[in-house]
Amino acid sequence: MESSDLKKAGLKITLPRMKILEFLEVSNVRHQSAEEIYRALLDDGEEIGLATVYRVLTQFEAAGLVERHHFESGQAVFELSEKGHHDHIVCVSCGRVEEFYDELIENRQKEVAAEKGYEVTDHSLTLYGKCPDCRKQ
Amino acid sequence: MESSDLKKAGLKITLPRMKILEFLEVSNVRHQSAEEIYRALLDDGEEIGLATVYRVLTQFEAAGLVERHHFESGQAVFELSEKGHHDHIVCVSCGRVEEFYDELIENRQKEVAAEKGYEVTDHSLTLYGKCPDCRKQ
DNA sequence: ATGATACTGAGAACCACTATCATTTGTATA
DNA sequence: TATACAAATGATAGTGGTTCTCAGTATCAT
Ligand SMILES: [Zn+2]
Ligand SMILES: [Zn+2]
Ligand SMILES: [Zn+2]
Ligand SMILES: [Zn+2]
Repeated sequence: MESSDLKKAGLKITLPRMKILEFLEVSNVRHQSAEEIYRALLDDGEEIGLATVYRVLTQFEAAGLVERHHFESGQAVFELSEKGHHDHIVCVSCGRVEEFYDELIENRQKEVAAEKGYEVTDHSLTLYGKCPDCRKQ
Repeated sequence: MESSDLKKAGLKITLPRMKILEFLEVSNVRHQSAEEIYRALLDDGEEIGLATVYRVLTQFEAAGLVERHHFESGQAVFELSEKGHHDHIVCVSCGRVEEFYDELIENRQKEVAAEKGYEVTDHSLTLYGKCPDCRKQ
């Protein structure tokens, strides 16, 4: 929808890029794989190639428009980075993904790194466990 | 070296398994990929197949002898799990890996998950940044 | 509108890893 | 110690996710 986002990123405004961005904004599922996004667009009747989806997502990532995560599932998942930074809890039995942000953990990470003389540029924290629904069964 | 570890894990004591275990214990590099371990053994004059290295590492992981990590590099790295649980800081420019354990972060993770009704079974936390050496340059 | 340039999509290639299967090895038993 | 049989090995083929290639196409500054 926001072609200005593409312009700002130095990317030409093309149909595939618009469709992918729009899909990510409209979809009610965050954290989708390239393949899932590709299939969804095909199902919507769009003509697009899988290679383009991968390429565009990588460009969006470089431009800070989306984030890529590797929840140990073999394939990467992408989400719009409209929200601020957050970490994830993944249900090991149904795959549900929840997001959280904890100031205390965030700060402590920086401290731990600083103690070792490191300057943190990024981090990835994912908790794995059983979601409330799956625990009942 | 410790063939009893293999017995305990219900694994036959074979040459490849002994060699891999011994190498992991003797090597001064923790966090190595299957390929690296394979090459190192070949260089040591051992006769071993890459498939066996992968297979054995997976078995060792199941037996709790080694741990597998995915630092965004495409390939998994393995380390002996002699030490207790810990997380990692990875230098984004030279690849150096350092380990840390922080009680506060560990506890807070459980709390955060509990607040959302999740029961944490596992987690992965990796900090990325520049190590002291790389910061100087 | 035109041309320079960037982008696309189909398919091949790539890379880490796993499956297959004929051969070899470890070990329990005689 | 010899035998026997299941388990393990290693060469190789296969898999799945992702990236590369390249000829054709679309975008945009002029
Ligand atoms: Zn669940
Ligand atoms: Zn998220
Ligand atoms: Zn470094
Ligand atoms: Zn470690």
